[in-house]
Order: sequence, then structure tokens, then C-alpha cells
Amino acid sequence: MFIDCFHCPLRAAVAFRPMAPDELEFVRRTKSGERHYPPQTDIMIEGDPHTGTCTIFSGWAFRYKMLNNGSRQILDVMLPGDLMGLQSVMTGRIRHSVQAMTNVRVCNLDTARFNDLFKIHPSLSQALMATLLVEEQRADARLLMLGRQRPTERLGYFLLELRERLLRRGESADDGYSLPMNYTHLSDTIGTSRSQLGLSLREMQERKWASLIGGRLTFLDIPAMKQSCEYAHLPDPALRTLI
Amino acid sequence: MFIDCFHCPLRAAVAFRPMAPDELEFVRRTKSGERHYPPQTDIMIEGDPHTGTCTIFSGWAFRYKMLNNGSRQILDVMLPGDLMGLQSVMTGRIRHSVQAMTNVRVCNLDTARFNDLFKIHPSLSQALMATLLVEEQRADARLLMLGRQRPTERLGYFLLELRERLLRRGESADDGYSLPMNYTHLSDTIGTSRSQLGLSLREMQERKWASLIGGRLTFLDIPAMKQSCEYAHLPDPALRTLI
DNA sequence: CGCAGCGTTGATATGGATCAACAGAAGTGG
DNA sequence: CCACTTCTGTTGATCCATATCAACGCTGCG
Repeated sequence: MFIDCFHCPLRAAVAFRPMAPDELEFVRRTKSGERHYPPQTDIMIEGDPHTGTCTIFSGWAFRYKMLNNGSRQILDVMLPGDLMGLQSVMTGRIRHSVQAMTNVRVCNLDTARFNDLFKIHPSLSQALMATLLVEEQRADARLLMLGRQRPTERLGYFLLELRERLLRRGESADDGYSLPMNYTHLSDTIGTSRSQLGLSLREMQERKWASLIGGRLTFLDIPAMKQSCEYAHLPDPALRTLI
Repeated sequence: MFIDCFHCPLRAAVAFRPMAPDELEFVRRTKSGERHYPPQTDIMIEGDPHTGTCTIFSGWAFRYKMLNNGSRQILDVMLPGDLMGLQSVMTGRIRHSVQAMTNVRVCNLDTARFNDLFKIHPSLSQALMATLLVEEQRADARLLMLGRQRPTERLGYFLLELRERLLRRGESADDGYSLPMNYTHLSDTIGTSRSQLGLSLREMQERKWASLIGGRLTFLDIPAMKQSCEYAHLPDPALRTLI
């Protein structure tokens, strides 16, 4: 049941930078346990100073922030291999919540060892920084989309990016994937209302870009979609490190 | 004319984590020169693989992305002490442009030495990572504001955040600061049209939050403004490292 | 002097929010 | 196992906030 990092099936995915044996040994010893979260449960809550750090092993989650009026902004979707809670280790407090979207299994990490990481494994900490910088690039793209694109293009961009992330993890076919997000998730991600999301989905279908039926997304014309949404492919996966 | 890092006036600001002598020596040796950029000139351009890395010594700049239709999204305003171009060193390519808003002086950094940074100065690289994570928090806040707040609240949030950043650098009084941004800059930052920005500025004034006259921003009721814009103060400045 | 850029205001159009309604699915409790 | 409730997808009607377009005076500059 307990997954050994040396035989972690996630590592086989092309999404991640290959790791030296001593680095991998370090990671293995940093892992302090596993935990399961059912859908719709919070894994971390904004403002909590006592959150730990963990990596998603399986399932989907999302980072989000709330306003007092109850509206929610989903900041990012988190997939297997994504690290969460680094903020709270390094800055003492986490400024967003994380919620499970499907059943989620995480590998907990011993936060105390992050100090050693920098001392003992410079190349690993360098790789981790590269990972953060790639995340920053994705955040910039989201800012552009929220600030300057139309709802349908925002949606398209989001779905294309998800496709590429999943492809690298071997969790998507070229022409589509299973999407465990409902209307509310999607509209809170692209910053629109629920009804507008419905219109955008229909528009996507009418333009023959893609269709979402029964939780299954199917792409119909990826080049046209990329063109219109001004999608830029993700940086080299060799930059992303799995801890 | 050439500023020695040991006597860098920026370091006196409360914005930055204090630095050990050997760290400072490392930084001093990493500095490879200085350069000046007049207003409206690009310091870095999106997609360029050959950008270096530098830190703003004085003046204001901004990071931005463009769409094909010509619209621009300003991702962030960069102030003295902010590091730029780390993306291109670590990931090989920069995904946004940077433009000077005022006269800007930068300290260029020798990118080759960033490898040594991790090997020789773990605490410094750890501090740099904390800095990145604080930036991530600020980016999350911007996503929330672009996705879920009204233009006036977006504007208010932005101005409040700028105030706090400037205060820490000793470049702002408690009740206001000089703002070298024009209508286009501001509207491209908060994701609205130019005319809407005019309305939001007026609304800000009518609500007695703040007023912007002749490039000088004056706060009238900061608590009310923070309340309405749901402003959360920035993390501890001891986390931010000046390289 | 003429021109370009910028702040500012106003008129109009429209895209998206809001509200409402409903059917089907899924979960819940008796 | 069925009735009931809740959630979710879906569509439509209405309204309003914001984009778009236009105009103009001002300033700085060539």
C-alpha cells in the first residue's frame, strides 16, 4: 500500500526531471506518510500557520481564494506530482486554500528537512526553483487571460494547458481527456458566471474547437483553438522536479 | 558612480532580509555592471533566449504580456530591489517583457554564478526561494482581483499594495506617494479600459478613499479602503532577499 | 506653429452578470 | 425501495456594468 519513492509510478511520466540516486534517496527519506482526501474536502485552508507540505500522488485538487461576499477564484488546478504547501514552510503562512476535486492521495513531506535540502542537495533545490519559475510563467498566462481575454478564449486556454499537463503525465490522449470539474469549478477558474460558462461551452462546440459531454472533453480542432486562444506551449518538462 | 554592494543604499530599507558578510561578498562579485534605461524602453522582451538577469537599483518598471490584437496586460510593477530575468536563467527563456516606466538604473548580474549560488550559499538560495514564494502570493492576489473584483476595488487593492511595498523601501509617506503611471498603465494593470479607469478614479475619490492628482496619490481613508478591497497585508519583509 | 500623447468626459452598444426556472441525476432518509 | 431533497447542467429574460468610440483641451516637444 505504501508507495516507495524508488518505485513511484509517477516518476515514469515524462513530466518530470530525472533524478540522481542520492537525490531520490533524500526524497524517500523526506516522505513521512500518505493520506487520502475525499472529493470536496479541504486539504489546506488559507491563513493556517500549521499546514504541512505534500505532493499529490493521485487525483485532482485545486488552489483557491475566497472573497467575503462568497465568490471564489480558483487559482490553479493541481495534478499528480504537484507540490503544495511550500509557501507555509518557507513563509510561515499559506495564503490560499486547497481542496480535493476527486479522491486525492498525497505523500506527506517532513517540512524540517527542507532546510537540509538546500544544504545537501544544491542541484535539487535549483531544480525546485526552476519548477517554481515555471509555475510563475503559468500564473502570468492566467493573469493575461483573466485580464485581457474573452470568456470563451479563457476557457479554451485553460483546457489546452490542462491537456498539455496531462499528456506529459500520461493521463490524457492526444484528442481529449476526462475532466472531473463541474460548471462551478470551471467558471470559478476562468472568472465568469455559471451561466456564461454554459454559453462559452456552447460557443466552443459551435466553433468546432472541442466538446464537453458527460465529463469527457474531446478536442475537434486543436490548431484553430491554439491560434484563437493564443496558447503558448509549456516549458520543457525536464525543468519540473518531483519531490 | 559605480555602486558598491557593501554600501548600497537600497540595503538600508526595511524591505529586505539582512545579509551575512560572505553572502554580501558573493553578491558583490556577482554584479557585473550597471545600466540605464530611459522611460518607455524595453529592458527585456518576451521570448528572447539571451536575456540576462538584473536587479532594479532605482526607478520603476513593469512586467507585461501582449496579445495579438494589441492589448496589453501588466503583470506586475517592479520596484527598486526587485530581481528580473531569473526565469531566463533557470528555464532558458523569458515569457514576458519588461519595460521601464521612469528612468531605471539596474545592476546587471553574472548569470553563470547562479549555479554557484546553490552550491556555495544554501541559505541565500533558500532566501531567494522564499522571495519567489512571496511573489507567488502576490500573483495569487492579483488573480483573485482580476477574476472576482470590480474595477474600483481592483484599483484600490493595487494602490494599497503598492503603498506597502513603497513604505518598506522608504519611498512613500504613510498617506500617499508619487505615482509615475499614466491612465494606460493603470488600466492595463487592473484589466479595464482607459475610460473605465477614469470612472474608477472618480469613484475612489467620491468614496473618499484616495485621490490621484498630478501624479500624486493621496490616501484619505485607508481602513475603509482596505476593508472594501479586502486587502491583506504583505508577508514579513525579512523574507525578501536583495540580490 | 503644429503635432502627438495624455487626461478627461460623454454617448452608445453590448457582453456578461444576475435572476429565474426546470429537468435529470444523485444522494439521503424513512 | 421509494419519496424527498439537493445538486448540477441547461436555457432563457432582463438589466447593468463596462467596452467601445468619439471628441476636446491641455501639455510638452520637435
